[in-house]
Amino acid sequence: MSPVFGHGRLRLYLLKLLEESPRHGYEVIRLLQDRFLGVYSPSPGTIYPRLARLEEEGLVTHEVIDGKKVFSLTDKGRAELHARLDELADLEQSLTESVQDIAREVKEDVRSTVRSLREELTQAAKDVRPPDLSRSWTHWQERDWRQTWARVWSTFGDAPENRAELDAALGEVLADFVAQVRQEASAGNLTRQSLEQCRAVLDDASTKIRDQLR
DNA sequence: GGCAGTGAGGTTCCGTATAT
DNA sequence: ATATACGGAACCTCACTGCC
Repeated sequence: MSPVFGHGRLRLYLLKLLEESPRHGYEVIRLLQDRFLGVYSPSPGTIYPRLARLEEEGLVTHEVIDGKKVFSLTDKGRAELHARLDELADLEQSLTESVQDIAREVKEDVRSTVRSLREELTQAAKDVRPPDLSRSWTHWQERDWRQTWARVWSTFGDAPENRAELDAALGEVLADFVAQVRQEASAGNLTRQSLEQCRAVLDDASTKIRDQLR
């Protein structure tokens, strides 16, 4: 995978983040994770040496607050940032496009998973056995899954800053759901009715995901 | 109350890959 | 050749918990 930041671009972006507000190193890492929806997660070994280098060059300074090194921009740093505003605008533009690409990839990934599972369910429906209610994928499982999805929305769904967590939680729940349906199907436990329940749960989740990623 | 164990937050060091 | 981006391991500090 190619680096997210080009040569010297991370340095410039760090100056920009510190101009917004003084921050400690860990906060900078978290902020970058959030702005890249969790896809770009710089390691401490990337950020701290950069901050130290900026300080050596006199572009930032730090003070220790509650045991943490809180970095802020110096006049020299502010001057450099303002001298490179054009470059910064280009950088922000390309970062915005990167984040949009990431969102598109997530959306396509979800869509493709949902599509393939629906195809499997359709195929399974053709081979479905006569209902055996003692073994089938029952309404209580449908209810459990609806509650699981609802919990994800209520935990992460409404706040844009929670996108990374939402993506991770969605991926996890979707994988679990797919695994269970496949297991039930291979065990021959799916009736026509339970297949319809699976599809209904999946369609509801799919609609909600589309809304969320819009 | 004192101690050890544990986990999270925060930092440093070092090595590798890549761009200039 | 040098500077920079990046990742990972190791370390330190602190708060919390359980046990004696």
